[in-house]
Amino acid sequence: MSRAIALIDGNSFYCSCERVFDPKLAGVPVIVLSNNDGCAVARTAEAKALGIKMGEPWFKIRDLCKREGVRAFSSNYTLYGDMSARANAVYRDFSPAVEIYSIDESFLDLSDVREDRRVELARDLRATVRAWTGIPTCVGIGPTKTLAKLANHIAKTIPDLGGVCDLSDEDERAAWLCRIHVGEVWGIGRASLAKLEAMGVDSIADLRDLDPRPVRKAMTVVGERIIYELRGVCCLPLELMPAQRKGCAVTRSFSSRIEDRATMEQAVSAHATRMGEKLRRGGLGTTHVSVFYHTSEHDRGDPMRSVSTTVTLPEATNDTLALIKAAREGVSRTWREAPGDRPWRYSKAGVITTDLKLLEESQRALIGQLDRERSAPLMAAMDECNRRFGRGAVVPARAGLEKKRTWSTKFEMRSPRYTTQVSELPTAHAIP
DNA sequence: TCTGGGGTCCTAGGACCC
DNA sequence: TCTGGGGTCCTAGGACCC
Repeated sequence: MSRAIALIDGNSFYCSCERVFDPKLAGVPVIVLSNNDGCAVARTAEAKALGIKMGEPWFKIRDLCKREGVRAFSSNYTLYGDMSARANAVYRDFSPAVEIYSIDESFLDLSDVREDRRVELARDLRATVRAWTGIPTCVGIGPTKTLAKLANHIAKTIPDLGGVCDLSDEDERAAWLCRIHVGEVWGIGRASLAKLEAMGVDSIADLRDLDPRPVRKAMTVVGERIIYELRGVCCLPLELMPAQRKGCAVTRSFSSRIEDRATMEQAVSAHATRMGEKLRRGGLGTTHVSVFYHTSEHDRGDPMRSVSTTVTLPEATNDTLALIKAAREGVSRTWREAPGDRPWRYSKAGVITTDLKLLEESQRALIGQLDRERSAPLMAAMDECNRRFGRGAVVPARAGLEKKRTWSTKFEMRSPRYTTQVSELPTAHAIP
């Protein structure tokens, strides 16, 4: 039996999640905006047809949206994450091996399914996901991940295929590869595309037939792997156990510019608080916290400043109090008053770690040990309060967070968290 | 005159992804 | 007024060691 991998993904996933809970959105152009209502990150077919591009800034398309009746939503990650989990539960009914690749994409191992039964199974899968979660999907099947990705792309672009494309058959596959531009291949970005075009590559078939050695020179082993994957040689195995996370970043643009130190300290403290929650969820700790903040490149004419510093902790920790202390230290180390009469107007700040390790396995410090025995129960109690009463219900006083945060991220058009907050459940009206 | 060689680890930067 | 956030992998080059 030949190896077969399927890639299933949600169509305009965030938009589809919104549609599940609001039937009035069917057939209507819908977009979902990034954090801060910055730019469009998901668009339905109707919205794409209006010319709205991926990543287009909201302020540039707002008028168009109003004119054309486009429904715009702020990101509702709580909702999308929950819908994603539901979809994956369905996938697991159809395949013994599922790799969750992103919030809206999963790879399924279909090697045990007979070749002539795969398309049928994929159709059944789509219908079941649609019925059980409300999410429309597309499925691509191929002998490698790269080819499954490509098949998925074909399934999405050719409506006649009914949402499923199987590239298992070698001749059929070869025909498709001649017809599709190399820029569509998973892993070929702007830089690689320019290099390949310079080598005279146009179609995916051209890339597949290239000598891998010079490609490795130009595009590293990544490019070489893509060639083999296109030939049907598997170089990217299914990752069934999610790898332990290596880094963690909490960064946000402010909804308005920040000019004073106290506010900046609040902002990085809020980010550090969030980082603590993320680390504790994985039982991870860090010994280094990098803090950065900078002005905006869009504020032309304003004085520019960008700083970043790394604060070292005595030993690995995920204690919010310790992380806040480090974050504030990062600001106090780098804060300067502007030399002239124009202050720096900061647009974004963040905290980043890149050295995560399992806290239990991490080495204790000889000097300056943190009090883990006290920290763990305190953090657990805080997390439980915030879980029960909503994020931010309990925060350390040390964060210095004020109720009124003029800089906080904007979510002015967010839908309810229909599936995870009892108070936000959708209402059904029964007609007597 | 002649200035080893090989290994590891870390970091910064590039590229790509969703 | 208004332009997102969070990841991964790879390589080159320096520091350091024996």
